[in-house]
Amino acid sequence: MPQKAQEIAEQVKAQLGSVDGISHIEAVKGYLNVYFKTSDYARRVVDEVINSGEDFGRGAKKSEKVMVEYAQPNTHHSFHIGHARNTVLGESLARLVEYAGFETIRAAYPGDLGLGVITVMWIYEKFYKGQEPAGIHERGQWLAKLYVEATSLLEKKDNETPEETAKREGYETERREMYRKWDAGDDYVRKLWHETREWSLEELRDVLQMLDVKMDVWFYESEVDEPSKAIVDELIAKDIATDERPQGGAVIVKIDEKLGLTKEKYRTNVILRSDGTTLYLTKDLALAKVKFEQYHVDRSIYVVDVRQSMHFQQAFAILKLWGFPQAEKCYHLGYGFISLPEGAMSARRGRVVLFKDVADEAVKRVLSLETERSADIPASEREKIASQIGLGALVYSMLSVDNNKDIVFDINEALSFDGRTGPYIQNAHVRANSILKKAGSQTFQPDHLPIFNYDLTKNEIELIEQISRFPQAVQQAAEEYRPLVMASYTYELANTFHSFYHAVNVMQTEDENTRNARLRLVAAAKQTLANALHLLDIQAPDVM
RNA sequence: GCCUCCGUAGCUCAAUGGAUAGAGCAACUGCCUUCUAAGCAGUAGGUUGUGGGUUCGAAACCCGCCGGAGGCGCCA
Repeated sequence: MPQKAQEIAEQVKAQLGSVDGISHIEAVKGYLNVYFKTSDYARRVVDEVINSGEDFGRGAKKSEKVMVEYAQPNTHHSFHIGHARNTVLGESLARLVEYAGFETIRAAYPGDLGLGVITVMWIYEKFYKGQEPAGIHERGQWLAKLYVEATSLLEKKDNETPEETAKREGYETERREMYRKWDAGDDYVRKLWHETREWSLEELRDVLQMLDVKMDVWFYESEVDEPSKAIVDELIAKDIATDERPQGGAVIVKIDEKLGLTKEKYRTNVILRSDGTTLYLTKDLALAKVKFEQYHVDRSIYVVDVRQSMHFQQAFAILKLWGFPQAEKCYHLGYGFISLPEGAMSARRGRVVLFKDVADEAVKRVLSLETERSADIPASEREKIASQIGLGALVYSMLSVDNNKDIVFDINEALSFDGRTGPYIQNAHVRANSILKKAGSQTFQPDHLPIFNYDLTKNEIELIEQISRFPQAVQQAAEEYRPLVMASYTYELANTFHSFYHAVNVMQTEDENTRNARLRLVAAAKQTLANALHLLDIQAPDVM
């Protein structure tokens, strides 16, 4: 029998009576509001933060092992802003699940084979061998330029003269021949491949370092290519895959039929081309097997563009048919793609915004702001802080939008330093630090801790409440695989701190106990901000 | 044709069945000899695309419609 929420709340209130540590209880609009005694509550929260330090909010160890796969750019291209969204999302998620208590493995999976790779190798070998620039990023970006040029040379054009057509077709033949040699393991082509691939990987490693990402495992598409062929045979033997090669077809999996579904859902997909070569899906199946059997992964998370959601649904369904119970805990964290105001990015046409260019611009903008606002920061530290702030702005702009949302990249928005941004949060951390710095290094003996027995202001109570919510924000973000939850929480915390900062002047507080209690609160806020920023892959500078 | 996601303030976005739907940007009003104003306090801005349904209670769940994006056996 339905009952009005308000009536229930009133009944519960009446039954509770008075409880130790609770000041009073209200039943309002169907809610039961329980008010803690501020002095007890404040002490509990602040003590816990300060005693736990960097571990405040860390969840209890969980038995499952999680692997997060992200950073899967193709080699022989350059790292663009879309890859940055992927990497930042993946890293933040990895930090969150790890902090929530899961043993966590970070995995990169660069695409180092395929026609795009061969195309770059072809033009390099034909026209540019030995002309590569020396700098890591210059060289990586140069490969991307070669790709654009090669694509243009190989593309059929309107109004071609017969000579042009013959030339283009000649190029195409050379490219195919190179692909064939690569596939056959030709020494020269393989050496060329290794050398050029390494240039891309060097650039990738440098970008990951800039983003403070430390991968545990590096998978390469080329390494699962061969093993995945054996998997095709296994799936045929288990009657999961259907071999249509005798009829001149491919090897396919009729997923719906095998699952006994009558309605079309996963459809049918090819796992081996009729010419015997593997596909994206084939390799992902092989890689999943490695993850489950060699790395003992219980939960496998794939941070990949949302356009591949069908691919992953199919892959997970096949893994289930194959008999892997972990298939139930495979999760595709899809994210919307980043486009430009003038349209989609295209590596083919060279219409991309490179991550490095944006990062450089970010540093430049912060540096010019610093000379105007923070003249006291020594020149030697400025560059480092500028990079922390600039990247903080960029990273936060990517994490503060839900992952299923597409983003039209606007550099002025991404590098904004005002309002709901990374620097706003970092600034709260800096302000907390400057109060503590001014107070000097004060430590309190456990039996002489300041006590919160004065009338706390509204701002102090709100700050304490916000700090106390951090551990559950960690758990929620990790359970839902959503860094956005942490991004939102962290902004709220910074916002609460900024308000407190203005309303309460800590160092001018006359009463010594009250001032010391407030200093402890500031220290707790600083710690919580630092912990939260870390989970967002954003640095927490002490000055800015 | 089928599937997935989306539609919330002028713009960009939050809010996963609970209180008066919140932020930022843009606009407007105040606040720097103070722990750095990358900030704070405030004003204004909403029939949550639309029509039904479920519920004590719906932006959220269900059904229809309108509009947008993406995907659907030998690309990745």
